[in-house]
Amino acid sequence: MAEPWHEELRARGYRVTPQRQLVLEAVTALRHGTPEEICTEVQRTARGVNISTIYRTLELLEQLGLVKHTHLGHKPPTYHLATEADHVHLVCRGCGEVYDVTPAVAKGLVDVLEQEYGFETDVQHLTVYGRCRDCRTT
Amino acid sequence: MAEPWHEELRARGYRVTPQRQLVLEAVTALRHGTPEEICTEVQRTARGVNISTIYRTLELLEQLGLVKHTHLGHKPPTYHLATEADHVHLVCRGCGEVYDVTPAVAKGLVDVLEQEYGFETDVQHLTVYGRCRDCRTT
DNA sequence: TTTATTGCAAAACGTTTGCAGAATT
DNA sequence: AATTCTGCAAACGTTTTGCAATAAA
Repeated sequence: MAEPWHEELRARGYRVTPQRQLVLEAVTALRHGTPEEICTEVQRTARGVNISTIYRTLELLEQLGLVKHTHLGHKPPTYHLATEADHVHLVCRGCGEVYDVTPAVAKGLVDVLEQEYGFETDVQHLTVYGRCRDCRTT
Repeated sequence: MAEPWHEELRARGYRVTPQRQLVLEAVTALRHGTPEEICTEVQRTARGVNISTIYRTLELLEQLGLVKHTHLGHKPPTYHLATEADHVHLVCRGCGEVYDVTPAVAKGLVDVLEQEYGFETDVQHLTVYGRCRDCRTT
């Protein structure tokens, strides 16, 4: 149980709690979970955990650089592990599925924006809406 | 005052009201306004207009294809005219500025997603986060 | 023992809804 | 006159906050 981020927490004066471990596990398991979904997942193990603890924990974990969030359409923000390989999100309007693809797909875009506008793209936060292969044929 | 969309409205059994005109004007003026901002803008001319009317009107205007909305980061959805040339949004994390650029910048991305994943990109809804030229040098 | 963290309840925020009165047709 | 539209107030779902009790250090 001596996970590396435990020391990280203590070093900064924070404490390691069951709730914090469970939230991190839920984020890992769900891959793209909203706070609500993460709460439900956590409560499968520990019923008493309150939604406000989920919010506070997510904020802390994000601040520590352990998780990140993205905005996928209308829905509440979704959280994922920061240690996951960087990826671009493809959101299908048909089925709502979220696909992770390599940031390499955005190379052309990134280069153009850099050259033409002097704009530095945050590729990790890129979300592309559209229709996936399955939903186009259906 | 015989604007083309007036007939469009009446033809569908809707009515032309001052509120609806004001909302459309506010959307035009603000370029990327949230419902709240649009409400404030409208109220500069007509004080009594209620926020719920703003929401209902935006929904209607969007349904009629006169306006569109996009999700720009944390903030509530922002609305813009549908008749504006299609564009990709660049959102600067530094100053919060929203830039509109030609969809052509996304050609490389669109092609790769099409070929590699069979994914049909909705370019008009593409938002890219990053840092603009000004904020990079500052 | 100290003090960060939690659960709870209440507040805050953006958005939606029901309804009676006002306005457009 | 008929019916859509508006303003108001209340409800809603999500997120934040204050606080006393709990638990990690």
